[in-house]
Amino acid sequence: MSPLTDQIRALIAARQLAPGARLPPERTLAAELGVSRSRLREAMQQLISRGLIVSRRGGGNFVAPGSAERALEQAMQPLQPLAQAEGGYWQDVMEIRKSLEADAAYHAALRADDRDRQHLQAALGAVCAGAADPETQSRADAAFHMAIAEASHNLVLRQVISGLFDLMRVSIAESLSKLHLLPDTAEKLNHQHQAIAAAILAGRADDARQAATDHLCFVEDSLRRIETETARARRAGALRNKLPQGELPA
Amino acid sequence: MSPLTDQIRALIAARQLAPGARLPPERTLAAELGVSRSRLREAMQQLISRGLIVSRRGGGNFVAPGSAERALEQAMQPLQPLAQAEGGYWQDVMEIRKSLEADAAYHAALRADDRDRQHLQAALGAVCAGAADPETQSRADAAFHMAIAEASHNLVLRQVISGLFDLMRVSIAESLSKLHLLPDTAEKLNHQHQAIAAAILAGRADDARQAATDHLCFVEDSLRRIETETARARRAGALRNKLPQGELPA
DNA sequence: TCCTGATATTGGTCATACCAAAATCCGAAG
DNA sequence: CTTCGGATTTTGGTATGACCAATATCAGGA
Repeated sequence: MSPLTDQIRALIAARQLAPGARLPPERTLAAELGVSRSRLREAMQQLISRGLIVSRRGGGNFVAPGSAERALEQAMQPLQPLAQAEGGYWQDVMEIRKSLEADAAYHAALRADDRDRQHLQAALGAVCAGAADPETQSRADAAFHMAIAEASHNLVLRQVISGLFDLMRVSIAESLSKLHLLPDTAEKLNHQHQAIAAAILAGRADDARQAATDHLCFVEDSLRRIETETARARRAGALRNKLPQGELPA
Repeated sequence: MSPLTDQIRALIAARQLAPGARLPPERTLAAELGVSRSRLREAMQQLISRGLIVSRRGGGNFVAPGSAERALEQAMQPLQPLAQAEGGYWQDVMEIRKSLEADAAYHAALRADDRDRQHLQAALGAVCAGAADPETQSRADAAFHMAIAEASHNLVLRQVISGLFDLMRVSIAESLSKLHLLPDTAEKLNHQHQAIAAAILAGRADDARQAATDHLCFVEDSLRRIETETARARRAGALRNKLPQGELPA
């Protein structure tokens, strides 16, 4: 985030401030950290907007409830490799995809014309072929889901789903490669993709919706499992190394 | 996030500032928004920490390239031309709203905190009070549905629904006024709104989803009925008038 | 003991000033 | 005319001090 926010979180961790605990007044805290209140507040606003701290006008600033472990972990691990976890967006996105793509599959089954079916089958072939390159594979995956969105013949739906994929394009390849580390995942994914396509091509709308829902729930669940695992791994090897901060120039 | 950050993002959207574009100096921007630079900066820091804006000391503040919300906003952009398109497109939007808002209601029931509940109740009061002015009423209606989206605590969901409302804001007032021509519609709508709010406030997630679905199906059905009627009327009375589109400045 | 009102504390906002990095401008050298 | 280099202006980063409003705290009275 910023050096100051890390300092604040480190201070929270050092003093063992539990969720709900009140932290020093801004004026005091600013003096303690040797900065002006304005600067302190700019950092504080970031923490507030991230939900790590809640603020009550006239009352004080408090450690947000349920953010104990995060605050501690992150304070002990100043270098956060959660570039993709930035704000935990992917969970939000998956939640929406479950609804929208289920809808898209449903309507696609009802409205797909010959051209749509052709595209869908081509996309299915590509995604099931399986590419060694995660980047290529993720493209194929996106193309498959977009083919369904197209076939739904709902322009707004198509645009929104396209936007969501755009939103995730950075993390999809990475997630997908991680996903394939789990046993049998590739086969399961292929099977699910085929089930969705089959239902759509056969015009079985309800089956299509169900298949899409199952697929996305599986992906979401797998991703969640992976995240907790990597988090655990990070915790285990935490005090291993103290590598310098990476810088990204323009 | 915060009202100011939304204002800033609205300004970015209004001026069509592309990623990489430079936005006004802080002093100017602060004056434009009628706030002090300190406050402006506190909001700006939030946007910066979220990766929406990058700042170069001495250089200026810039819209971040390929930022998350940018992608969504851009995705909504191509739809603008459809806003004026003769019919058909609103059905696409309603189809999506049925899914997304049902989801939003469901998650809102599970995740709403006290502040969310307070907002929701206020919005419910406003929308049920009923305004003579269709414009005001449509605003209240949008605010109610946005309150639910906020309470879902899913940033992406909130952003998408917000985008959909933004997309429809011209036609909503019109549709709503037409809607109220049908008998008992106001009462039915109020009843539905209350049912949704009640389920959310009580934490009954499944009920909330069902209530939201019922509501939107009712609206969609009513609008469809109205359209067929007006279409019939139009066929009868040919090309009578060409009413101009009303636009409101931010 | 419990309420109540005055007082102190604290977050929210504003205005102003100064510094340093970057951008811009402008004149001299080629 | 172009180009280079330094002076000047612009702009983000930080600091200070002040005031307001919501909250918390405490003393005094019923």
